[in-house]
Amino acid sequence: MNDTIDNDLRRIYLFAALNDRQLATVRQGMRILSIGAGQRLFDHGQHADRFFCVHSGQIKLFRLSAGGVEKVIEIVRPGQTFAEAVMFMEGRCYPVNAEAIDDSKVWSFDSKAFLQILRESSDSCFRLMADMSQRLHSRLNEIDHLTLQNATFRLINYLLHEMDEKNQTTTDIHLDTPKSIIASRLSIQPETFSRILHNLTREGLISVEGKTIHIHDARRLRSYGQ
Amino acid sequence: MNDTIDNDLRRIYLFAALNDRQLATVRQGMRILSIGAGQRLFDHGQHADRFFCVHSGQIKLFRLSAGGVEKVIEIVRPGQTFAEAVMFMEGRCYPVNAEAIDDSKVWSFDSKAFLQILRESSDSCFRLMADMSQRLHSRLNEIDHLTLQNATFRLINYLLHEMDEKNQTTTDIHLDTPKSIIASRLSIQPETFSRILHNLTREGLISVEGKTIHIHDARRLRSYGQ
DNA sequence: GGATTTATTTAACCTGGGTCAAAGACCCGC
DNA sequence: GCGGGTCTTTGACCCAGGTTAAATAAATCC
Repeated sequence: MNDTIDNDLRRIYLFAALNDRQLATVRQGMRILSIGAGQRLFDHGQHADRFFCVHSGQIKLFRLSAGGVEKVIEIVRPGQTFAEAVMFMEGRCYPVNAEAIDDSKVWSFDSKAFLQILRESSDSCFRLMADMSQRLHSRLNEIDHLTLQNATFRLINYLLHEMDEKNQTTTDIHLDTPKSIIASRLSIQPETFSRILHNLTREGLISVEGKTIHIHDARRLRSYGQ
Repeated sequence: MNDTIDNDLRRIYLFAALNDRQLATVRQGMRILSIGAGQRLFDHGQHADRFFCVHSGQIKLFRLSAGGVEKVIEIVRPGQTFAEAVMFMEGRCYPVNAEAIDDSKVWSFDSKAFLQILRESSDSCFRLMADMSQRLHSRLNEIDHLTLQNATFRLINYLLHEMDEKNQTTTDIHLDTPKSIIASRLSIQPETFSRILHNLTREGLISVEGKTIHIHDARRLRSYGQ
């Protein structure tokens, strides 16, 4: 039983370099959470003593404006970790809200115990730093896209990104996240999201069939923003 | 001479926890660069084998759109380091351009040598991770401000932030960066920047005298976005 | 299945902030 | 102190994408 879990744990980049004793410590502090669709995992500002890995389902991380408008920062999918950078932050409070989009299983880990392990595992530190560096770069690109690129570019970019996730030969993208949530992730209103898909369809670049998007002309799509 | 430099180096958070031997290694790989105003330090995409600390002057980090539009990501001031997270990135290329705003002195350090030191200094790793975590949080706030807040909010926020930098009793802010660069940093056109200052003046919140901004009503300013 | 709720699309209209153009203000070298 | 740059401000106009409202379409529940 523990062996099965340990195998799963080692597939998480943060734990890949740990020895058996360290992994056992991680496992002992681990909790498996079942979260129903729409249920909140944690709130922005709440004290952060645990970090997470999505096992199944999907979680949205988002901010709320004073007026209650929601901006989705990230959609976290199975295998991905989140909130592990928070343990180094002054004050240690979650900087976003986290809520299940679908019924989800999430593994949670004890930050304090892991900090102790990091003290002895230079390898794990380096993995974490590589990941944080990667995330910083993603956020930078996000800011770039918000300020130097328009809504159509951001949507196309998302489609191409989803396409690359799967094998690049496929030309069908199945949106397993509600369009309104993807729209918020891209900082577009749902209405505009719909209009852009419609425009791209009119130009023969794609076609839309419910939650499935067929890519007709990936080359032209890719060259949209030059 | 080396003692003076070492004292300066120890004030940089990355080197604060190093022993004498490690610090000597850092010092040996260090170069002092003099960069004239408007001169480029490095380009987006260039291979990154060094990271930096501003000694005097100021450096802007920015992205360029395909059409040549400039978005300032950060204005780096004396004492601040930059590009130290790049050494962990896949490919190790600078993700932005760096250019001196004023004549500047910049210290540059050898990334590879420092990676070696980090291997043996868990303390330094933790400092770096704390800093990266902090930066991730700043970028998150940036995205929040770009998507959930308007231009006036961002400008007020900048003013309040500058005010907090100095002792909070002062009500005068001296802008030591050209307004057009601050505008780009805030993702506002210079014309809009000017108009917003004008509006805030008309409402009696501030007054503008060239590069100096007098804060008349910090309370009302602070409560602008609720 | 039919009723109800929730998500998506379509259409008409509006606005914050961008763009363009031109006038001031400031700076710096000679 | 004057001439030619570079910033900054002002005014007139414009547009990408937001807002509002209403019609469909899909999912969910008895």
